[in-house]
Amino acid sequence: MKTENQRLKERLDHVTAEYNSLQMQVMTLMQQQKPEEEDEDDKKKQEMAPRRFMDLGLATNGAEIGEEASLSSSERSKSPERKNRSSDDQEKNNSREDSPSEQGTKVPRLSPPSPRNLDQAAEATMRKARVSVRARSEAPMMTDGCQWRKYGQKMAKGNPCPRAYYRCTMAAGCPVRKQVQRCAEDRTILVTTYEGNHNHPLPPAAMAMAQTTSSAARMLLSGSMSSTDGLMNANFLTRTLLPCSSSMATISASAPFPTVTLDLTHSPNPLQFPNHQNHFQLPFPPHSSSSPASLLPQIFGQALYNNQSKFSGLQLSQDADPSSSVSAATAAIAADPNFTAALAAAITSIIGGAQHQNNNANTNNSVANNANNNNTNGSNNNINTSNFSEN
DNA sequence: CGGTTTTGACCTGCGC
DNA sequence: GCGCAGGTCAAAACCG
Repeated sequence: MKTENQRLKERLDHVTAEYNSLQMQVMTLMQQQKPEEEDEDDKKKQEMAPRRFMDLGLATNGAEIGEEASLSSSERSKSPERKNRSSDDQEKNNSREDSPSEQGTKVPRLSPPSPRNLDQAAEATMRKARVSVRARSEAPMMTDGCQWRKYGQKMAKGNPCPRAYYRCTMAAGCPVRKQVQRCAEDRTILVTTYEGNHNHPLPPAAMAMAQTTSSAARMLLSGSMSSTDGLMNANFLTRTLLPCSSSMATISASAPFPTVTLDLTHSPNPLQFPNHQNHFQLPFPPHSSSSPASLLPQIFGQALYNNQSKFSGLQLSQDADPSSSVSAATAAIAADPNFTAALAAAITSIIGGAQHQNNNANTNNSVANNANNNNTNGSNNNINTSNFSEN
């Protein structure tokens, strides 16, 4: 028993060391990206004054964006002790009158962009942008490092599977919520939708998820400014992040909630969301010369943290051909719901940076390129769903 | 006993 | 204005 513990401890140390080295690589990459981002931010501040609040907000800490803001007026009025609903309602109404932008909190309407509307829509988008993760899992819920408390369950129209509502319980008043529902067409697919940003420190395992929604919101906001922009960003994302994956990043800036959907179900069929006509469909191409394999360690670094015990032996080499070694690694470890949660988080964390990078890059690389890439089949990365762990 | 889950009721926004 | 659907509340039940 004792020796076993010791062995486990050693193993943990080893894995931690590996993780740290990966983390270092991530930090290095982040710093390389940062100057470009800052330049971009400055440019934005000058050129697009209505978006300034975004830059300021996100520049501080993604996890803090919308802590207050994301508590909608109705949310705020619904204190734990809701003793007097009528007064609450009054307060609700007052707050709405005081801040018109609050009105769009529940359902941000991206109406025609007058400067003011743009401002409001952007703010609403920030608050309610969602990150949706589709992953195959037999487990009832993906483990993402946070503590969640179920506060409701509802049958959604058109889906025989109930939708469960969870709230983050790691800190009082944390506005982060998530919805978990199985896909109607394929019940092995678990759809987890995150909304809001944490207002508290997170355990390392949950750090990846912490920046998810704010990063997504940033991307969405940018994408919602113009559809071309959205395509561009998403296109860049797909070509950049998972060049060897057949997964899909689906971006919807449409009402009611702008959503980034990360499809980690490895379906090669780009028409798998027939009902989402407003989504940009973005199958990942198999290979791309512009795909920095250097980003992969960042993704996997985050993801691996949740899978230390399982993947401690995995070595990621930037020198190696990403389409071979990394895709093999992807196939091997992506078959875990915990991994997919972390991977999705990591991906969406990077989206923001990728987007900025892309904005800096030449804009030629947009729709035409996207069209070229759309039909590329990159399915060298099959996931064996039978390997899913049950938490 | 405290925290979590269940579940029916309620609230709110939207479309007609 | 009405009905519908999504989202949330909160009391009761459950669990460790």
